[in-house]
Amino acid sequence: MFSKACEYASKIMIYLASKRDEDKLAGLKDIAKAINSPEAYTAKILQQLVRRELLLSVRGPNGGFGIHKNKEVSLMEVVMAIDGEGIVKKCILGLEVCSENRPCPVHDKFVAVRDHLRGILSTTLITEVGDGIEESIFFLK
Amino acid sequence: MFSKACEYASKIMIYLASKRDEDKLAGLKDIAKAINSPEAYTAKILQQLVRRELLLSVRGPNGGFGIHKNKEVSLMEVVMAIDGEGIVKKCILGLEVCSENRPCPVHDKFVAVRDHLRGILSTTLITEVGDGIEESIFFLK
DNA sequence: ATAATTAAGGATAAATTTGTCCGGAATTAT
DNA sequence: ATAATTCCGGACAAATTTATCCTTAATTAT
Ligand code: FES
Ligand code: FES
Repeated sequence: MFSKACEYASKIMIYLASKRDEDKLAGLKDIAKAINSPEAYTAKILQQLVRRELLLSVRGPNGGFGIHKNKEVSLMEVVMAIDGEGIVKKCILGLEVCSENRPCPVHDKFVAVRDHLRGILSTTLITEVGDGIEESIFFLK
Repeated sequence: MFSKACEYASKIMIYLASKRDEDKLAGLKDIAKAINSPEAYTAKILQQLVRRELLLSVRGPNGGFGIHKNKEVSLMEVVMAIDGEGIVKKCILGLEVCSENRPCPVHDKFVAVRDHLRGILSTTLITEVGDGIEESIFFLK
């Protein structure tokens, strides 16, 4: 469904959202440990999220990563940042363009699923799903 | 969503289903042309579908591929044959196991989408979606 | 100032997926 | 029988994704 990178990215965002009330930032090692991901690869994904301004980063001692506290971020934004818009645009059978005018044989049925997914992605905020992590109601690894 | 191989496999099955009333089989070249796929790679996928007994094949002159006429095949069976059960079992965030007992933060929301998808995959028969191809109501390329 | 810490970024490697090539086996037609 | 056709299957190659390593830059604490 999503790329591994996108899975990591989502977990990163949710993890950092769950720590949004702590005054200190989380470092790469903390994050990779919290979501059970390879450290160096996780660093690359963190970079992308920072470039896309979905995260803030600070270098040096006590540096690390954190969410922008006054900015609501949906899962859709995270997915788009890493995997692009394919998941909510591409034809399920791989036709070059997905359209009503020239539909593949399963277009109608799959548009319904895609819209369902799109709805969830765009209405789900990372802060919302971040709650419940600290309390071990939900898990990231 | 699906692998390229799985996209090709679905198109192959749908294409051959749309030709189920012709008395002759379709050859590799025909098929690859009909679904706009690389020939050699398509051959590999055809092999897999034959091994899984989702298709029949005959070698030699006038040979080729075709569906088993008395066997109803759902899209689910095709997807399972090529991509495995991941799409309807795996955690969307990549947790090793997806379960109610130890859910990721988006488990409930995504199980709904996954079930929606599963429903469509298992109720959609290739013969059903095969109709409309010959008439260019639906397209495979 | 210096040393320690931490992210940034480039190069490279491993793994997986996608795609190609070619000789062999089965079948048919002549 | 022979030749032509078509799928089978193994080896290989290219492309993409995932993952690692190492040097540099920024920041902080001493
Ligand atoms: S054309 Fe295939 S999903 Fe729209
Ligand atoms: S645990 Fe993540 S989808 Fe079920």
